[in-house]
Order: sequence, then structure tokens, then C-alpha cells
Amino acid sequence: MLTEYLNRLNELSPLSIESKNLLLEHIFVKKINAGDYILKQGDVCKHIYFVNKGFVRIFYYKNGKNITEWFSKEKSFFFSIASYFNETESNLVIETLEDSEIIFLSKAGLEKFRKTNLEIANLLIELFSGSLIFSQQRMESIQFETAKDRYQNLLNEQPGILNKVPLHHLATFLGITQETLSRIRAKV
Amino acid sequence: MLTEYLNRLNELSPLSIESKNLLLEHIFVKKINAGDYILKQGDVCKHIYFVNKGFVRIFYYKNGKNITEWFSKEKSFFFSIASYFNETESNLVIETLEDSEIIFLSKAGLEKFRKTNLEIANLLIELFSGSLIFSQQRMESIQFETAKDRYQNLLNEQPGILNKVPLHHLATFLGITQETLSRIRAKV
DNA sequence: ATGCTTTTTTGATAAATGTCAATTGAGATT
DNA sequence: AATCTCAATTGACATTTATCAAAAAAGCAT
Repeated sequence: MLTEYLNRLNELSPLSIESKNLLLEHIFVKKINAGDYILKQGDVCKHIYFVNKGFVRIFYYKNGKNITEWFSKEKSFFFSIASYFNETESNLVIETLEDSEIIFLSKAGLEKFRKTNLEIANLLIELFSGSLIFSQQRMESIQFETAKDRYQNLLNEQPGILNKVPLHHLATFLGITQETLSRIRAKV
Repeated sequence: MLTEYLNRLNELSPLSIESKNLLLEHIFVKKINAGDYILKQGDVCKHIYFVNKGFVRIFYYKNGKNITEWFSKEKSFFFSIASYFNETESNLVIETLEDSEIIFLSKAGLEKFRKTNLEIANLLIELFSGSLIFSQQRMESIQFETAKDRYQNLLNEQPGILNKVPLHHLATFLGITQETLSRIRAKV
């Protein structure tokens, strides 16, 4: 399982056996039951997470309501950006929506080795630039697309999502109320 | 002037004389008159830009209207993220609002050296993570704050901006129409 | 299957914002 | 000073979306 994960990292940026071994000391796997948290509100995000198996929701609280920031499907990386970099309490909460297997890659390890290990430094570049592209895409989708378009796109990208996620989570993700989403669906 | 810029880079991530010299070959300065473009629509973004002097607006077109993505003040870095990484035509346009002095740092150089030079790789990590934090902050400000709040914050962060930028640019930046912004201002 | 709970839809109304048009204001020019 | 131009405000109205409440539908357990 970790081999597969290391291969994934290696695809992002080539890693020698030595570099892989360095990283291995800072990687661990955790099984997390559906509905449990990976990162609670107020925690500091000290890892880059990877959904090896399962399905994850990232959300934040606003006026008492919880608003979905995004969904992370299998084989993708995620972390709480502001909390990770600034080492501040996260205002993002990360929960699993299914029984999941999450791989933790520690910031401590990455920070330690990137100063001396070129491969690990370049791995970080790839991780961060991937995250940057993702963040930018999400911003553009909010700016350019209507809620209806974004709903359609979400269904295309993640066909099974309607079975996994209650409608009100989709609605907050799209930035509209559940009622409005329901009416959008009725019209299609 | 370039010395100052190199010091700036050095603050982000320490650079030896050798690394600085490597980078120097891939840095140039351009004076750009107010209203002229740094990056046109359809260009591919091949540099990370730095506003040494002046003031810059980044915008995109949507339904024929131009929408401000953000303003870059002096001593800050910026680039067209999707275009830079994917080497696709930029849908962001970058223009100066004042006579400006822009420092160009070429992607070609960065990509060449990050594979072999640890300092330059770490510089890139700092540049990208800074950009990631910025991108995230902007997203959160859109999600968490009302247009009114965002207007106030903008004035706090950039007190002189009302003298530099016509109201309709501020409005599109805030995601509202000029008329709505005018009404917000009237109520304060 | 029956009832119980949760999710989703529907309806009526209110609030916010957009649109279009007209007016006002401020600077620059003659 | 009068005029011209561009920027900003105001008004009237339309549209969109939120809100609150209730009904319908879908899942689940007994």
C-alpha cells in the first residue's frame, strides 16, 4: 500500500530509493471511520493527506452553518493550506464520508529534508504547484460558471457523488441553498 | 535595482552568490507605461513578475465585460497561474495602471536550475507556497465576507487605492456591480 | 408492510442585487 | 465662466436567490 503511494509520489517527481526511505519515516496510514474527523476545527494541519481509499469532505463554519469547501476523492492530495503554512488553527474541518484509509505525510519531515534533498524539494514544488492549479481552477469555476454549470460539472467529474453526499452539502459547495439547488435540478 | 530584487529573493529563501548569478541570466527589467500590458489575452505566461515600482491590475473577460481579479501593489510577485503551469494561453490579462517597472523572472531559468540547484528549488517552494496562501486567502475572503466587508478590507490594505482605480474596477473585483458598490458606500 | 426518520421538493414571500436610464458631480479644455 | 467628458450616484423596476413553512418522497428498522 505504501509502495503504491511512493510510486504516486515518484510520478509527481522522481525519487531515488534513498529519498523514499527518508520520506518513509514521516509517512503513516490511518483508517478512519465514516463520519470521523481527519482534522478538527482548531487543530493545526501538520500533514499533507492522501485519500488512499474512501471519500472526504472539507468544510468550514459560517454563521453556525457548515459550508462545504470541496470533496476529495480517492488518490488525491489535500491539506488545510493556511493552517499548514502559517501553523495556525485550522478553520477548515476535514471529515470522512465513508470508511477511509488516509495516508499522512508529515510537514516536519518535508521541511527537514527539503533543505538538503533536491528530490524532496522538487516533490514539494510539484505538490504545491498542483495545489495552486487546483485552487485557481476552483476560483475560476466560481467566477465564470453559474451554479447550474458547476452542478453539471461536478456530476461529470464525480458521477457517483449523488449517492455519497446529501444534497445540502452539494448546495453549500455550489454556494447556493439546498432549495435553490433542488429547483435547478427540477428544471433540467 | 536588481540587487534589491535579489535581496528580496534571498529573504524568501537564502541564495548563494553562485545561485544569484545563475538567476541573473534569467532576469530582466521592463519599464511599462500606464495602461500598457504586461501579459495580453492569449499570451502564454513565461515569467514570474515583480512590481518593482508602479501598480498593476489583473483581469479577465466575461461576457464582454472585464472583471478585475486583483491588484498588485509594489514589491509583490504575481503571475498567471494556469497559463504559467500548463503553458496554455492566458485568460488573465495583466495591465499597469501607473507607469511601472516590472522585473521578469523566467520560468525557463527556474525550471532549468531547480533540477540541480537546491537553493533555487527552495526559492520556488517559497514563491509557490506564498502564492498558494494568497490564493486561499482570496478564496476565503470571497466565501466568508460580504461585499461590504471586502470593500472595507481593501481600503485598509491599500489606503490609496481609491485615487488609483476607478470605481467600476473595484466593483468587479468585489464581485458586484458599480451601482451596488455605490449604494454600499452611500450607507457607510 | 407499517411506521419512523431523514432527505428532498414545493410554495409563498421577503430581501438582495442586477439592469437600464437619467441625473449629478468633478476635472479638464477652450 | 461655459462646455465637454468621464465617473459616480440615484431612481424605478426586474430578476434572482434566500428564507420560512409545509408537503412529498425515500430510506430504514421493526
